[in-house]
Amino acid sequence: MVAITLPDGSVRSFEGPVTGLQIAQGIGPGLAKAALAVTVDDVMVDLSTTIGTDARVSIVTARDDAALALLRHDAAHVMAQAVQELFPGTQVTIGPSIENGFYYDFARNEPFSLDDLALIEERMREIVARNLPIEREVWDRDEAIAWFRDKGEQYKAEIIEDLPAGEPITVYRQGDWLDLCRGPHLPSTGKLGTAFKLMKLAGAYWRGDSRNPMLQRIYGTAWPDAKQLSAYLTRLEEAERRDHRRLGQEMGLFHLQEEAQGAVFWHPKGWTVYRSLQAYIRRRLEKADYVEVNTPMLVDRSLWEKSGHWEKFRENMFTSEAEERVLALKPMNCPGHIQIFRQGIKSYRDLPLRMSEFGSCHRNEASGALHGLMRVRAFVQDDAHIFCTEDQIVSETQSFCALLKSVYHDLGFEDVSVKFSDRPAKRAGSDATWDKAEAALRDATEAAGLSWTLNPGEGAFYGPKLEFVLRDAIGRDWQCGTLQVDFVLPERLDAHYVAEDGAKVRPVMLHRAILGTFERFMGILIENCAGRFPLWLAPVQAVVATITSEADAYATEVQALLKKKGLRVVADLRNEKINYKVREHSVGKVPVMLVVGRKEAENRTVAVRRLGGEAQEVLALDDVLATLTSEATPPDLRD
RNA sequence: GCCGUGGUAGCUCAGGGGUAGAGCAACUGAUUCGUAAUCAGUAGGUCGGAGGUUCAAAUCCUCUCCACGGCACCA
Repeated sequence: MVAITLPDGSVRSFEGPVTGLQIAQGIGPGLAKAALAVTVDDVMVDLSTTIGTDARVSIVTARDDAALALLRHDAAHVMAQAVQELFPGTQVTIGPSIENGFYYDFARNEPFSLDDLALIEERMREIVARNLPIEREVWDRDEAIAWFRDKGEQYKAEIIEDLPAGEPITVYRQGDWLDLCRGPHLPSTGKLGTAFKLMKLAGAYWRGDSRNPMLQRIYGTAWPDAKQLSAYLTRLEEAERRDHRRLGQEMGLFHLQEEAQGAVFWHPKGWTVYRSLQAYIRRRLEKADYVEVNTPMLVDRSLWEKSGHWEKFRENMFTSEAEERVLALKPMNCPGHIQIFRQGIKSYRDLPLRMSEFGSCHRNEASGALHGLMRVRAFVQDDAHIFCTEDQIVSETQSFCALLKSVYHDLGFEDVSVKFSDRPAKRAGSDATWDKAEAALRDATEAAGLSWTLNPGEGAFYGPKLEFVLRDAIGRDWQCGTLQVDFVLPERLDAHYVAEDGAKVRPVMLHRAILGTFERFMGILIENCAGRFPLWLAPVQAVVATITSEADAYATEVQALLKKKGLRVVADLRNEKINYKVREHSVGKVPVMLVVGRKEAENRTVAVRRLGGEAQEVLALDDVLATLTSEATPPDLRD
């Protein structure tokens, strides 16, 4: 007897071993038809897998989230079959499901063209229509290797060779095509449905290693139904509309050009936003008892050798020569800050010392890595280093986390998650030091009440780090803030303070940033608000637009009064229709339009129209001045 | 850096061996108008750069630069 417990708690007994499909059939024909896989004690397996012992079983249908990965994985297989049918001699490698879809990496001498994608997709639909049963087989390891070798599938053979010894070698067959795969899979290709689309072609290194040959990757997206597919495609269009490079150009915020690859030309409007953001951060740091410094951009190689940067990042540093010295443009600010710390004698009474700098840094990023404002070679960080005692790590982490969350809140981000990155393979400092640093950071996260996910081996070379990830308005994640515990650099650059008992002690250094870099954060901000900056950040906060030239003098007066209150206001006195002006400034994403005609001039009122709405409100000039002044106040300066 | 795709007016794009095009923007003039594009006219180009093939190259070939999409990288 096999007792199967279903999700509703009911138990069904079977004479002997039973498959998921049989269980589904026992419940009802509708469920049997919808069934895609089963979970047996929380492990997803094929519908055809026999269950020989008592278990908790649930039938997976397209309605389950778990089915999505299955569907996408099958889509990858169907694509691989289509490719091998159309392009004999192409080798298959791996093809997993990923967020929103799937990909498959192929080895083929000829590159695929975009036209090929249409052909492949068409063939995929044929394979789905064939509704081939998908069957699992367990093969002998050596025979499997020989079989794939014989077929010219070198990559697959290599994968099998590298599988751990005890692992069964499973193969999934659909029609006369098969692929090595761990599974599980759908019962037949027809279950994939038609809500998929091939998206793009890309190169990808075999096993993700740039020393290996490059394969051709085809990306696709797949969904349970056409509605979800089209919703996804709409989301992509939405992301494209928000692209900071497009908005930056349309709104005249900044530009990039090839003579200064990876460096930003900020235009007046973009720079206005940037400066407002920087002024805000500066106020927040001052209030949190940071002291601001500024350190040299060109620094002798010897300092970078001492800090360890030269050894690890020399290739990504810009250098210059002068009078037989090799100088490097600083890639980070920390060694400079330690030089300031080292001036004079520091006492335990000086700690924690929170030293901030809007440091202008340069890193020679690979040309292929550059991406608008998101990845640049010249940038400014909202950087600071907290020199403290080991005992102060926990409280400093706590107060930093509170500051960070408050800043993100002010900037319109509420959803923040945390990643904990521990020791990387290539690192400085002893294991004992790392043990201490990781333990300290872990204690601190606990004290700060943070839940985090582990990001193994991703720490900085000098210490473990917390990474703060924020989610934007359309659900994308951006890693921005960081807090890194560093016992190594103070040692290498010989920083110390005098403790209570008169002993010379190494301070601990906490590297921390909230925005990360201003450039990248500006990009994120632009995309998050789709160019519609909150009033306090908007480059032009209001436009006073006239209906007739008779109102010119009044409009100029309104502009002057608002300007006196500190608002950024433009008067549009052009001889254009009000429709034209409203449209132009709406497209330009100006938050507030103040329309004045003969009536307003006579009554000393203003017709206020907000971006995104059609409503107009005629208010007394004094009320408008008071309201806008209050609304335009940065969040930290509000009462 | 690697693979792929691109580069034509300020912007968005058409044209693919035979005189360089459109829309928007710009400029000039007319229009004074009540909440998302008033009308008419004018001007605007080393077709990314260099070399080659050809009677003739934006168009074909080679090299190169840059951008875009991924991959690798990201202190």
